[in-house]
Amino acid sequence: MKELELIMSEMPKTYEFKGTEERLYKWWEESGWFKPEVRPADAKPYVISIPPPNVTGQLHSGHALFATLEDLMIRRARMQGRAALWVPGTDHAGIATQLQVEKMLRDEGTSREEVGREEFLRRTWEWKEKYGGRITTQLRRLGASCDWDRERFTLDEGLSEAVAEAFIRLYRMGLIYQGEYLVNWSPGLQTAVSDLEVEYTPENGFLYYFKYPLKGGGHIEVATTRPETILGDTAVAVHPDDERYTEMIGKTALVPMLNREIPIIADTYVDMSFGSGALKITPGHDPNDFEIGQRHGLEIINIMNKDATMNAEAGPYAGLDRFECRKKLWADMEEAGLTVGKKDHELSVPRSQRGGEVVEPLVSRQWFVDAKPMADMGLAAVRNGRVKIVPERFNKVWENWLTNIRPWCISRQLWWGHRIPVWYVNGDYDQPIVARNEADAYAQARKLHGEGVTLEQDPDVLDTWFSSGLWPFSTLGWPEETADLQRYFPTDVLETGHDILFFWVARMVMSSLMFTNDIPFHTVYLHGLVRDEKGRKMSKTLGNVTDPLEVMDEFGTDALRFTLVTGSTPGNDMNLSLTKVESNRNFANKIWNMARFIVSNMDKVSKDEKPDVPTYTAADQWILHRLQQLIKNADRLCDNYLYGEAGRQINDFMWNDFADWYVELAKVQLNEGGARAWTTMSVLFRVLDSCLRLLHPYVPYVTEETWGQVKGALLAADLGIEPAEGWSEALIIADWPQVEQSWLSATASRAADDFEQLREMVRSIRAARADANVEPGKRIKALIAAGDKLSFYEEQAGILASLARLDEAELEIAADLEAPEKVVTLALGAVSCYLPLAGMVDLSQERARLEKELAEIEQERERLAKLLAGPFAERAPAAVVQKERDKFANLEAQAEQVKERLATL
RNA sequence: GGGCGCGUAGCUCAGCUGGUUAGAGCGCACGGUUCACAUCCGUGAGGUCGGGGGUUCGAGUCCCUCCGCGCCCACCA
Repeated sequence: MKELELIMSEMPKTYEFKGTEERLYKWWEESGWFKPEVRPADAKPYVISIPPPNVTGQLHSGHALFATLEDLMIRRARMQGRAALWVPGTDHAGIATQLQVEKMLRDEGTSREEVGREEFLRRTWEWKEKYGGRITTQLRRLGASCDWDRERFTLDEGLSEAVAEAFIRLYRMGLIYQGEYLVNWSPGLQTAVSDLEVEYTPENGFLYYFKYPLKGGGHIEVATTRPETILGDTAVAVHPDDERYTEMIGKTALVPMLNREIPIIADTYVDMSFGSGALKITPGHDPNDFEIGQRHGLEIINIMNKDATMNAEAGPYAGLDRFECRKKLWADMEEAGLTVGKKDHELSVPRSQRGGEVVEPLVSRQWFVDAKPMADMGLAAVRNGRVKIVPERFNKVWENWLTNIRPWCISRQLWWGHRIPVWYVNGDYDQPIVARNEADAYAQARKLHGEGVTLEQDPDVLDTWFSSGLWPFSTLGWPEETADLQRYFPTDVLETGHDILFFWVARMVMSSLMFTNDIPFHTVYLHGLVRDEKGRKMSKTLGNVTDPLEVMDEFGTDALRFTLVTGSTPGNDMNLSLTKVESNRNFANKIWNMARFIVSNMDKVSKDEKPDVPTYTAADQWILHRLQQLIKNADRLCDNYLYGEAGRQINDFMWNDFADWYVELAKVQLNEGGARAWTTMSVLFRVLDSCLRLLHPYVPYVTEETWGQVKGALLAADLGIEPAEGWSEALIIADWPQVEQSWLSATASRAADDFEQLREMVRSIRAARADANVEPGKRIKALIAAGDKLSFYEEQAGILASLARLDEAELEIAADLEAPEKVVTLALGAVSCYLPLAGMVDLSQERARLEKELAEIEQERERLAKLLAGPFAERAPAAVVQKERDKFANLEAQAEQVKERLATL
């Protein structure tokens, strides 16, 4: 018993998350509980691949959300006995990382170009070693139970091999090709970017109207939003049906200021009603014009350098920046009398998702993936249900994107990334050698060209998403047939933000089907964006960014986690509010204090009093009944990925049923001593134990800590009480609670219903007391006409007295009894409670109150009478009808009570 | 142009397969320190679930339509 006291004395009044979190995480990790091997070799695996955060990243609320949700899934699966494996890792994030290192070099007064590629890569690796661990450390703080021994990085040797393998396979299948096409060019970053990396923003600009002089006199009016591209025009197009221009077709126009001759052509693409109805064609700088150019065999003129300054093709404008050129050219044309005017026009400006600079469509030699065949496989996988998307509505988005998939530009003119596994022999760029490595490339080259060849590797690297697309299987060892790959692939759930459905999810599904001939995961769970409490996007400029690290410092990890999960529904954005985090911090403390209560009462119980067959009070049955309902519901909700709702229900049960009611009446039952106390303690423990298990995936720290304390105390007290599932070393590896059907039986349900009525009575008495301004501490007299519930109320007298502050000595309970005149009457179904609030009951007031109550009851009674007399009774399911009938009967009885009482007044 | 989401109490949001008296947290009002917790307890006020129509015995929940807000995709020179 000394030991028990010690445990209690070591439990502070408020839950202290500070040292606890770190201590528990360390314990879990060192004990190997994050590893799937903690379960037997024949356990069914449950696998999640982490969406790899950027190595350079700092934890933000988006990470916090995904980490919480995935950890929740993993922890629950682990408790359900699955071999749970959460594969962690980071992404090299080509552009983002390169930019960071470039900035560092700039600060040192040098640059990428100056130090050279080799040195630059060395510096970047150095940077990665230094900061790469930051994000994973931060994930640990969130409680993420990843198997860190299996951590991967997209530029790891193994993953790089996977990338080369994937490239080679696609190349051999003819799905990867190189070509000169119009791509989105980022002049600042000096690289191509994919369509997905371009964002269009509406901006104010102008529509410039000008004259295209014709050879031999006259002109045709044309409109453009980007005058500088005039210099690259290779045609003017009109609609073939446009009568205004019929005669012009076939004539020759002269490019303003350059006087280059270009044809006037006809193409149905032209919208007759827009602008002047004539369209200038710049195949080198506009995607639509590029296509029109292809159709008509037009020349492609590139007028820009890679840094978006004008090149020699721009004649006198060479060397100017694109925007300066726009101004200068227009001014010159004005002077030459070639302009008509400009109108305000809203533009849709393509900007780089990274730097925000204006992206320029530019023709360049790039590598592409023809994604069509893979896209078809991806479409089929979702259509036939092999891959399920939660929420389902994203199927439509999936369908739409994959059916309209376009070639994916995978080459990037960066240095940080997977170098394209292609070599050129003796400077011949038209016959690339595709190989796993340089040695291989040499061997191939020698075979083809004999000795003495010089090789040059393609300078480009691959789009970051090319390697992330292989993530679920490359992290498990693919292309090697490793044991991990065999056991843990395909994975189970892929949880991520809906904003990277195309970038990442679609590409994983496509490459997995292509390379492993299997789906990468059976379920895609998409969460929304985390916004600020007013629903605005978090941004540094707005200054409304909530730093999860600070939140954890102030309120604890559990509070943040619970807020994120209970505040979100699949696919929808969520607003993160600190007041919620605060109230969830309070919840953690509440849990802690339930445990303190239980531990501090253990000395009232003795093992010797343990009954052979415990008898349960109505309250015991009520709470156990409710607990089973909770477990059942929570399970169903979690199985359907409705974690938020499940969490809210557990919270609600623990606070409003267990703490506010059962714990209160357990105080009475414990004081009765003997077997009653023992049974009560066992129920208290049982409910808490189950709740902690249910809650552990949500709030792992406070539940583990609490569970450990209670376990220690219970073992020290030696009461012969233990969990139905037995003790385990830690909650993290304990069993998920099972529903005990016996508590859902008809008998148990009836007992629970009786108790619900008692609860109602307590509430009514409290309200009546407040109404009459009775001193809070004052014990008052009460009379109860219990009818056929007599024995139940007699049994509950102590509890009733305690909860409603009644004077137990003066509590009169009978089947039927004469009410004194001056009382407040409370009708609860067929049961009445009379409160003789001495000197406080005004008869006329009481009459008025009762009349009002009767009116309300009658109104409801009539509503139900009507309902039950109508078609409802025949058409609605029997159970639903019965429920209403019971309600009606109850109201009838209640009305009777009130009427009777009114009659005597 | 196509697609999607949201609109529920003063604020921020739940409401799962339609079940008949719509919930929570915060805020507000009133009242409470005896030994789990003031990061607490009790009582209470507050909503015609954006408007209209429909399906149904029954609609916050399903369908149509309109209004307002937001997002995604896509060719607007």
